[in-house]
Amino acid sequence: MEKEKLNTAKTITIYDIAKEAGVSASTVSRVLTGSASVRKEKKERIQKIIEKYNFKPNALAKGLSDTSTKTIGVIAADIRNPFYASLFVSCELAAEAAGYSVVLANSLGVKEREVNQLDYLMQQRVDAIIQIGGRVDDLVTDDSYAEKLRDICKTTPVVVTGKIDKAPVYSVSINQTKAMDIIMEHLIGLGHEKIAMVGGLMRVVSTYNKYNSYVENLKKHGIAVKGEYVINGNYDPVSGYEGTNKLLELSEQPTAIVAINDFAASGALRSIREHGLRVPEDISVVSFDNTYTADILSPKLTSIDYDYDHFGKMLVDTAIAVIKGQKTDDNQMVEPRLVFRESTGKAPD
Amino acid sequence: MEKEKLNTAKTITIYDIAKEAGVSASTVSRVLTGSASVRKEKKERIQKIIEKYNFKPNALAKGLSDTSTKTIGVIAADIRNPFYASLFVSCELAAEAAGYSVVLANSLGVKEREVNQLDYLMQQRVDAIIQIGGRVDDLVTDDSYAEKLRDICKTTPVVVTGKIDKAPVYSVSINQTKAMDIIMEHLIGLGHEKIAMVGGLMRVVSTYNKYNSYVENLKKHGIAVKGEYVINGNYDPVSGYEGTNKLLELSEQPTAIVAINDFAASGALRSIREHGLRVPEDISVVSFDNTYTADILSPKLTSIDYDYDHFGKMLVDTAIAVIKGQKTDDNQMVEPRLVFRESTGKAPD
DNA sequence: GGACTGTCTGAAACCGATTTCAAAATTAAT
DNA sequence: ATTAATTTTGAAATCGGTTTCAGACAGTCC
Repeated sequence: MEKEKLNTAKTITIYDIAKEAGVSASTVSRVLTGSASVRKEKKERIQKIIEKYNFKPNALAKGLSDTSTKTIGVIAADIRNPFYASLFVSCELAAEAAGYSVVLANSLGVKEREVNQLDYLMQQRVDAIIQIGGRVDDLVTDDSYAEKLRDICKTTPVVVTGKIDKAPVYSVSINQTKAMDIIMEHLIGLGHEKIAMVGGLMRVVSTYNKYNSYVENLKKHGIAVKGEYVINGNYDPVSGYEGTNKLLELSEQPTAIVAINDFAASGALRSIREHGLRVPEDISVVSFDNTYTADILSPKLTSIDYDYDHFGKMLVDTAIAVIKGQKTDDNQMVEPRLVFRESTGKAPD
Repeated sequence: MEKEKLNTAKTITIYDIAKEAGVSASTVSRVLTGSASVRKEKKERIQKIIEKYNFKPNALAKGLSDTSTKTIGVIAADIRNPFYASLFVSCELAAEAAGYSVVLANSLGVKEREVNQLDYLMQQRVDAIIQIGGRVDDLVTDDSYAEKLRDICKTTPVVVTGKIDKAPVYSVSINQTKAMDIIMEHLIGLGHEKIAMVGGLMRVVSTYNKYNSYVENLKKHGIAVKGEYVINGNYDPVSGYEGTNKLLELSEQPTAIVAINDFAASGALRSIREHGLRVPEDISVVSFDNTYTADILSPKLTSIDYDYDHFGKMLVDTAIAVIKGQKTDDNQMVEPRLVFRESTGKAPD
């Protein structure tokens, strides 16, 4: 198609509409927002012209005037990770349903970026900020970040997944303890006693909570806690792979592996296969997050799900409630459930 | 942490800074933007105050005044798909490097949403729009969408992946023909002649191009084109699974399967395994996109890669060039390359 | 018909930046 | 010391909406 010169065609404004309709801009604005009544015939005339030009009011001007942008900023650690992507999309849908839109800021796990993204969202005058994952989950939160967050909380509601007590934010967190309880009951119920945990970092709150629950569950069932059964990692496939390699070299191999997420589990699956063992006949694997990765792998993973739609809606509803000044719980919980698939089974004799 | 009432603390403006520094707002603005020189002592005084309050100018006011927001809107079909997510992130990084920021609009493949997202981005006064995937790829593009796009092109540069000739957009497209050439040469070089193609829809331009190249390559090598070796699908794991099931029921099973993307390939892998066959000893599988999925599966997938960083940078550079009124190629190509992994091998005898 | 009430409407101020324009303050030149 | 040339500076206009305020208009009631 031939490309005419990008002609910077004058964008049409509310004043243009007003002039053509023979009314004032105020009246057009009233029709647009429905904030006050306008004589029927005028209203229809104006609407016709709006329609004709497909006029859409400038969001910048509107936001400047309103001091509300009807926009929620979402900071995600890395949108390429399906866990964050799923949660982001359900936030987006929940926000839309409530008449808000959502702007994404990707921190990519870089501390400096995370601070910049906060600045960026504040400059954009978002009405609230939702942070999913990232720095807020870190036990050793950086001070400049916490300080910035504290500042922001003075003017803008902040809702985070996980928990942070260095700034007055609202939180919607996964009940990690319960999630691990469910997994351990599942595995122990299948006869497993040699249970390993692989792929996470203990300085991350969510992982730390899971670890504690892991230990508690073992104790409760009178099973000895073995240090060499817990292997740290970086939440990626390689971590799961290398961690599992180590586990399989132990004189007493575990019969079940709890991976910190589906990515780590994929690595575990690979390691097990390379050792000539079968899942779940020889070793069971279970993980957290139930992203689509769990469904793609062979065998399909048994994994902990959080009902992402509901999770996202809780985050958004909380943000909007605080925006509107309604009373809201400071700390809410998302309840996990187990999706049983092909990767777990009875412990070998 | 105790939650003080969200106190709507007056957000600080350029006027507040000006007053405290004993200068006019104009002067503060000049310091902020560096648009004109300011006496050194004053400048330092002002900077100190800006620093002290960590003042960041209101992006809405700035955009309104400038009529440029230094923002590029990106419409992606579904950010949960790792192909789009990777491309989005590299667009984001390229934009940042050029002093722009990026706002994501997720169409989720819903036609109506796609049109709304265009409106939304225009209301936000983005300086350009990049559309990755989605409606623009569709051969039977909807008219209301094309019309809107044509309208937008009058005022705002639009860059799309794929090609569309119903609106004067710029395009950066993958050389699909070349991509399929590479795959076919790879497979035929390994001795394969019974080659199937699975998982895509022929009304999608990119798939159609691949199909044509598939046929050409077979002909070139004097291999008969068999209709039953091409099975449509919806780009997801289930399509790959069911399509491969059909292929394996044929009296003459293929020895190689070209999946339309890594998702479809994951389904193919599952089907093959369930039929008691091995990859790549009995059947080779190769796919397009080289998302991380390719690296997670066992065996790891041989897949076509596009160098996402470069791809994203081309999209953004093109958008920015058009914004700046520089001359730019209407149609650019991204060259594919094969990443050889574990899922392809010599044809069985 | 006049007073009163309620509904519509436009002018003007405002949101918070940038930029133009002309005046004020410096500096350089003679 | 004057005048000319520069550099700095602030007032005011602008971007495109919303909202307040007060006046215009229409309808109701006596």
